[in-house]
Amino acid sequence: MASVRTRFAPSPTGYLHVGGARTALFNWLHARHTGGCFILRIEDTDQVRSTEPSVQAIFDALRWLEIDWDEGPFFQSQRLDIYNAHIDRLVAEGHAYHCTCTPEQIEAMREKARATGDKPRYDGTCREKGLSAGPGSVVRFKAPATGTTVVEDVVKGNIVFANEELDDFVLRRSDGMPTYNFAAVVDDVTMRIDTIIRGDDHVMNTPKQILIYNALSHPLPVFAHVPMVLGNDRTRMSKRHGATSVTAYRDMGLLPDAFINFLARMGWSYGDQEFFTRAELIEKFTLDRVGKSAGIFDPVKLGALNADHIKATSPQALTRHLLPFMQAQGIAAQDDAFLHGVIATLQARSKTLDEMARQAHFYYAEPVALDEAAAQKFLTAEALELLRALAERLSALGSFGEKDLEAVFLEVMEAFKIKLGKIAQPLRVALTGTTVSPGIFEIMVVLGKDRVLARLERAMAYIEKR
RNA sequence: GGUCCCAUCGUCUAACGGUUAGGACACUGGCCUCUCACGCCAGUAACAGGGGUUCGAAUCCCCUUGGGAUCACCA
Repeated sequence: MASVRTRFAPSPTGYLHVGGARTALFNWLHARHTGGCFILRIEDTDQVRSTEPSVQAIFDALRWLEIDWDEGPFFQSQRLDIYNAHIDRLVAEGHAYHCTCTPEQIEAMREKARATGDKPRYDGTCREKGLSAGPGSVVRFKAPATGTTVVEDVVKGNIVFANEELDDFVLRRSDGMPTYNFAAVVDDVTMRIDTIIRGDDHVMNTPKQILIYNALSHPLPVFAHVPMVLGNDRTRMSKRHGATSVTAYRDMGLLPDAFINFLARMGWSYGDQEFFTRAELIEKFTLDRVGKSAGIFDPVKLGALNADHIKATSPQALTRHLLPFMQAQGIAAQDDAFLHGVIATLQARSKTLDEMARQAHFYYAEPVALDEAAAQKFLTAEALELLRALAERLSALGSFGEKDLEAVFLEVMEAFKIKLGKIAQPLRVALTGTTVSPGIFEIMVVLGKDRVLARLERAMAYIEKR
């Protein structure tokens, strides 16, 4: 059996949205899982709405998601000869015909039908006229008036449509461009696509497409219509549901692996498992585990999953994703041991990369900005002698590991008969400027002896001055 | 309105005729503790309704209700 060939075929009429990303992901996962081929095709036959920036936005989003394609990108606008050749063939074989009815006439037909309670549909005026191509004419498909067309869908099961529901739909517009249903089928046929995975808002198109496959005497592909992604009000996601653009999630500080994990788990499941690495997704994804009901996009769960991925990713691997956020914070961080240390202390406390960069601020701030209230409360005369005792012993230290530090703290705690908390908070304020931070020992190790001592000195000077 | 699809905790979902209906997010307690997190433990919470089929139904069938999608010379 030939290997699987899937495709993602977005129309470039805006940024890549969440639903589109999931469609792309499922196609990609299925191809990767089966060792098949994933093809990218840009459906830009709508000359009015398609834009070049949209094309770039789609590439940009796919690149971020690390969804790569094996063939393409193909542009429908560059394949007109292919569509026209198929049009000629269908007309020659009697499956399609030229039609000179004007949009006004069509509208009149619809009005009339609506008035009498019939379906608004093309009445077949030109169907048997044997017209040839002329200015302003379109090509229509000669649809069967009776019988049924059944869609055998791997996720939905069989769906039966009565052919009388269909009319002689347009295959080629008067401007010479093919319509979606026609171009999609011709492309899928010529690109040898054998598995079509797409949103279930396409099921109503499928019988028309099947009819075209039949007219072309081409075997049908496997259809898999995956359920929709809805907003929190259960309607199709749109801007009023918050961010719908994939890159908006990148800009919020999501990890691409967390995002695809989340997307995959909406509509697809693998027992009780929630967390998947990219490799696991590829290994475990199969179409038969795709569910049939629509799901609501839950940004809170996405955030939780992102936190899990941040925790599970090595500081080294996190770095390239984090750097842009550090830059945005005005932090000139390098991909080095210091940064990796910083990241390690922040992983358990960051839900997004943006948060992480903000929390990393104090490590790089020289001098560190003291929070007014925190300094008021903890950098007191009482704390001064503790900090001084600590500084003295710290400066005498040869190695600056957590064990060495703990020993010093125990000494000080013993000498002053105090608990760790008594010294930790003033020290925390001295080192970070605030009362909230990673563990005090972790911070010190990452900062290193010199920075720690310098910050202690500055805090002590601050106390003496107040 | 026509056509089509869908229906388990608030949300994402598991269950493939027999379970105290499981997990995750969120929420609420508690533990851990140098702050904040993390982690751990515990708890609240669902089979839309009604008929069948069956010894037995969340699972199969029908109806109702609810939700969604789609009805172009857009894709």
